Amino acid sequence: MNKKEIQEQRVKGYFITATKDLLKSEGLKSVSVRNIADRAGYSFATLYNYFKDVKDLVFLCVKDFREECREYVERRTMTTTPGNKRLKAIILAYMEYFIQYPGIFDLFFAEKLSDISGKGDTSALITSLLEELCATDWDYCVDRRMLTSREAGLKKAALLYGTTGLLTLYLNRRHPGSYDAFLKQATHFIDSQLKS
Amino acid sequence: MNKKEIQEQRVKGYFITATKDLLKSEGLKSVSVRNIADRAGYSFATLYNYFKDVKDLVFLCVKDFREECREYVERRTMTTTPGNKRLKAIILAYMEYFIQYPGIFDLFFAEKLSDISGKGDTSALITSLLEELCATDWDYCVDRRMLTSREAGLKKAALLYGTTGLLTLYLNRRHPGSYDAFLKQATHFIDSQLKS
DNA sequence: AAATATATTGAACAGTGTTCAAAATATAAA
DNA sequence: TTTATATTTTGAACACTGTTCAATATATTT
Repeated sequence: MNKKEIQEQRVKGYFITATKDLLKSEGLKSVSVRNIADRAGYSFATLYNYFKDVKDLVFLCVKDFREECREYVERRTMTTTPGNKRLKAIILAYMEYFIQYPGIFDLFFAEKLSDISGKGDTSALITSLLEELCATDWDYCVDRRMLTSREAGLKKAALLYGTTGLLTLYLNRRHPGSYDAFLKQATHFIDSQLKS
Repeated sequence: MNKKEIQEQRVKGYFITATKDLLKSEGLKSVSVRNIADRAGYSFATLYNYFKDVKDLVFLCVKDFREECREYVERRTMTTTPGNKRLKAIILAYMEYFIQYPGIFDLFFAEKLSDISGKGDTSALITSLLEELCATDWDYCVDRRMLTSREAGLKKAALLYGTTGLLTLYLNRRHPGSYDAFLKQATHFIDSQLKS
């Protein structure tokens, strides 16, 4: 029973790793049952002994990527001055991560979760990431009376919507037209939202 | 030559109408070459005598939908008081349109344009729509010294990013969880961006 | 070594976009 | 009107997609 479970988790891991690699390198459009199975070293039919769907498998990657993004952002902002300065750094690093892996952005924000069970969980996992990353610094600002709890809530929401929109427009519509222009827009937006 | 062109435009129109109907009723996922051709009353192969791709055909719909959305918003905000009040009404009506036709939002903001020629044109068409709808009222505000040209530019951008993000999160991630909550968030966001 | 249980697999089905040569239709010339 | 030519329409075919299932191969137990 235990031996079996270990082996099962191992094979599952092979498929998950293959999917994650494929998603990072080739993007969501290249994630197909046969491509995943080829990379994992199994037949495409084997996949269905470990996952009920390909969607089921793909959305298992969300948890891993969420953690990876969290670590990516944290490592880059640990030593930054708390408060507004660090909030800005966190949001920029967060966007940087998705710019680096557009396939993960597609998975997180564009791909339809259809009507599969556990959909709510996955959605909440995604939408709560930025909030979680910023939580400490919002509290810091509120504690020092730099803004009220209500103001923090408004800014928090505005920054979530704005960054999602910025990334959507840049990654899917090339707006703005260059990465430099994008970074400029992102900086201006964050600054305008954080100020007073 | 002229007679031929008229007939060609007519058949093209059949395919475009079929695609638009399908997109509005069933959504982008149901837009397939065979579904379109069935609705248009032709074989799927005929489509390729009038359009080089299915993407080519689909993105021809963007122009029509852009105009439809423009009219939808204008008709609902013509009689509103100019300035901040009408800006808010315009942005809300703009979002309302996409809530009504999620397939059109997918087409406008989620679907990849790949590397097809004319992509830049289509992208600009999409990203300039909200700006065009709001132009008169931003000018109104700047003319009356309610805000500087620079401030208007910042708010303009923030509202474009925010509405795109709000729609992405609500339509793809059900965040917030209900339409009422979404409308509340949208209103709060717009108010917070427009105020001085 | 034989019997049983488990894991892996390819064939098959219905769907996708696209190409191409054959068939149907419309136009031109006799 | 009949024949010849040009144009439009079309289904078969190919390569891909996700998914199911019975057959095969492997591992475990007797």
